[in-house]
Amino acid sequence: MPDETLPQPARDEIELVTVLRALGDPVRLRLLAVYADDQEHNCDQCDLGLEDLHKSTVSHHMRVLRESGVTTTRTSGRNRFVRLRRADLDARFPGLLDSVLGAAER
Amino acid sequence: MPDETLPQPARDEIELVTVLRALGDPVRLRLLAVYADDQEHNCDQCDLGLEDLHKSTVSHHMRVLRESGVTTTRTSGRNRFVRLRRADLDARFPGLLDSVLGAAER
DNA sequence: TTGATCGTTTGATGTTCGTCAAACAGTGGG
DNA sequence: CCCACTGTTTGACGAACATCAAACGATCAA
Repeated sequence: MPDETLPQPARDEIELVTVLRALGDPVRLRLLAVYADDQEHNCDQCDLGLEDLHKSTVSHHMRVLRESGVTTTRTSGRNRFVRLRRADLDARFPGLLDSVLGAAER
Repeated sequence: MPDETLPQPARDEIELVTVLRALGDPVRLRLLAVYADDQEHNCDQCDLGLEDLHKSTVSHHMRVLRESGVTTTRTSGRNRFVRLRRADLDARFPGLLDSVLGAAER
């Protein structure tokens, strides 16, 4: 079965308000910090440092990030790999991602 | 009666999540664009381009912006003057405000 | 094929949010 | 002193949201 990219907004469809709202949540901001390395990540809570949350809750937050345009998700077998859409975000909202990541690391 | 500054978080108390959540709303983003000139603004909807909203709704949104640390409000007589806390935001989250304002103008 | 694994979806619950309307409060002008 | 003006506060209501639990679906290994 070939890999597949889950539904997500095109670069020009990414909206500032939606992105800001997506990032305006402590859990999703934690996820963003994990994704800051521009590597692919699966959905394992242990890796994500979210062991306190139910897996369906994590799934919900990852969907919000994807549908807002912050991340992209690739399917491979029964795993899903999530990655930051840094190029798209930088093109659409220059400087935004860097400043948020810088502030989130604190 | 002397002028007075309404309650607001100190610079070091401004939280990233709270700011992002405050800006993750279309009305408050419109307000932010108005405040981008670093001038003081009163609460008149006509000036703000928010004639479609009830005045208590506008008051609510301005409170959210103030309590999140995005704006400061000075009382003078029966008027209130709102201004961006640009220096505080730049110090705490370098580049964030500029990138949001740049993206919001579009 | 059977079972384990990874993650999503659905439903339920309580909370937060955005909005309006009406009442309220402080201020300053006649 | 009264009244108009500016803006806030409170209450109500529906929509959206965060969370969990349980059921489901797809995949891979034995």
